[in-house]
Amino acid sequence: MQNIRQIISERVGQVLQSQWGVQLGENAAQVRPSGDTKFGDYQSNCAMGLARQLGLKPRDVAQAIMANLNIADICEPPEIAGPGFINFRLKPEYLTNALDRVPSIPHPPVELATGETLQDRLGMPKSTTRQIIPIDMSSPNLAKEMHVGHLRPTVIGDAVARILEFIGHQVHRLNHVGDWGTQFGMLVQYIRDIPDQWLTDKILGEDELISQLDSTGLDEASLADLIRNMIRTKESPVAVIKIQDLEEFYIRAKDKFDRDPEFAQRARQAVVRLQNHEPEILVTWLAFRSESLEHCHKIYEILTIENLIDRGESFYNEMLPGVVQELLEKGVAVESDGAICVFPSGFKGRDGEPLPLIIRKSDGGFGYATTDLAALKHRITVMHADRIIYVVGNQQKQHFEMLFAALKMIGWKKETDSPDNQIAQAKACGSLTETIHLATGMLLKEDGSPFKTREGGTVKLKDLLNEAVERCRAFLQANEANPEKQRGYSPEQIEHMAKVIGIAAVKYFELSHHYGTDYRFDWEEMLALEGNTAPYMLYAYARIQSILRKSANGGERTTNNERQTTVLTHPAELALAKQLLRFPEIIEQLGSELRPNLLTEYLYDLSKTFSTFYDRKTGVRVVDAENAVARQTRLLLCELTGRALKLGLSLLGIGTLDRM
RNA sequence: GUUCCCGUAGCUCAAUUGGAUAGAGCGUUGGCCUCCGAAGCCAAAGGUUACAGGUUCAACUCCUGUCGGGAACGCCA
Repeated sequence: MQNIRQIISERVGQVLQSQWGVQLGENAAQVRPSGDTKFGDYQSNCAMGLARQLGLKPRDVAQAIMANLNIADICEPPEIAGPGFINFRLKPEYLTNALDRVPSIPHPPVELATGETLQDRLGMPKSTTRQIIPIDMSSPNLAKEMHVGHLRPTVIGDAVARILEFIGHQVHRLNHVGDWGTQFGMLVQYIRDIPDQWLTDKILGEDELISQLDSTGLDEASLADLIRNMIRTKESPVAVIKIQDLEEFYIRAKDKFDRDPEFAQRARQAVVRLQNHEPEILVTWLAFRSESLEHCHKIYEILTIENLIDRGESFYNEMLPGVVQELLEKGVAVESDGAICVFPSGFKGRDGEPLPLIIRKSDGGFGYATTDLAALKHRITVMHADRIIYVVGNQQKQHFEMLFAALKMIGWKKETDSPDNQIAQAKACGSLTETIHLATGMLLKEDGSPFKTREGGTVKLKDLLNEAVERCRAFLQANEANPEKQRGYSPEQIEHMAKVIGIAAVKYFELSHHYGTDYRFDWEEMLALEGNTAPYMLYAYARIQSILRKSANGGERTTNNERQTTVLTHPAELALAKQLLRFPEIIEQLGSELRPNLLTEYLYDLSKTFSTFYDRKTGVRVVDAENAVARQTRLLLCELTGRALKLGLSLLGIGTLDRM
């Protein structure tokens, strides 16, 4: 599929360059879709700005552009309107041609060597530049269970990852979990003190413990020896932890920590013992970490989040002293009130004093700023990241601004310490690593208050997802009980549909809002069959599949050969064709703007255009169309719309149903 | 107190980063099933974009101020 906006932009750009020597790039031609169809399909707004620079009249500039423009293969003769807008109206033959050139889905589907099915790209090419992009996403604290606040960084991060992968980049989904520090000393000590009813049978063997070590960045080889040794001298299995309710467990430990000074003292000692890698403590910590991660991954499974790398704070632990040392040597960090700090310029605190990034506390310990800097260094110098994205709540906005400012002071680049690394050398020729904080807004209850339980506690993400599925199940069951609406689905089918629709509804509702704004979690709105919702989108998709099934009697399919008879005439056909062909423009925009809500908006427009196209009153007949040409044209439109919906939803991490 | 973000239709949200008459959905009102999935479609009403100035061909968007809401601000993450 071709990017029409880009083509027009290039054509206009050529004129700008040849006539006035305008530097291209940055969309100098200012081509965009028209706001109103009466102005055509696309418009160029460059004449006004250019006229000012050249000292000419805007309409004269527009006239000159048109006189030199070679675009008759795509559009009707452009028109000048208003102060100097140039309006373009696409030719139906051009649209027909563009649709015909979209490759068919291979039948049977092509399987890759990896076992995956080749993704339908609707004929959209991959980007020629392939960036390495770590995305810091989800990142729950392993001390507690995941709560509703983790929904946004998880779902948005995954969608951004999928979109960038589709464009052609190499994405690493990094789960920067909180798995280190004071809280974990407390929890580990609590486990060792009180093997109560919270801990039941769950056996963690040697292999599992060592595989856990792998993702912590601790010195795997020597620690593995320690653990093996411990197992030999004691009874295997080594770690027995199964926590019924992680949240409740944390609350109890915290309560004991606050009330019992003696326990608190031992908890603090446990932190030190953990830092020193004492096997007994380390093994308990690994077991707890494993247990907690399992809770998270159950959620990720429900949300169909895959390829997440659990690389938490502990992973960078060994790097921290070196980072502080390096910053001191570079003169970036200084001592202040006993702590080692970086003072990026432009940040002021309560008293107007410069605001520090504390990289070593006065007691010698390291905080999250140090970990974040170490992670930046690792991602830049070891992973060779071209772009680093953080999907993290907007409360941390200032923290990231300071972090990025500190990075500029430090100057880490994509080269590694070893100069013989050729890949690194090649990468180092490129630009500096770009750092982006996608600051997510808050999730609010329907009344606009913060999302808490009646008791003021956090709402577990698991409970919220369960409720979504339950509500869908109830709806589907009610439909089946209604003689007018029932479709004869089995309980198993209903269960499957409830899961797909329920999770899709939550994710889609999330993604259809701008990531930065606070939004209200409204069940009715989210599960509504009208409006910009997952159920509406899935319904449109299911209808299309139904049409294609009906048309496919006798194994008939649209193929490239048949498509040569495609002719667009009816306004509904033209509208749908134009909408379909905007897909590449949205993908292009997403590559730089990282805003999944642009995609939801597009998909909603597309489904709406389809509903109008297919409507009894306003639309056209498809399967039983007036003639063979109309039938084939319309079936092609249906097929492509279905594929676009499926592809678009898949880029958001949302599945589809052939029936619902 | 300082800094940053936000304020758009009755409600929930958009607005392609300065472009033409600010768009959707819900709700309200009125139409459309002899027909491929009506879980749908069409139409109407609804706005001084918090307020006051400014910048320019053009401002929801940029600048200044006011009011209202939120967040961050030295050893928690």
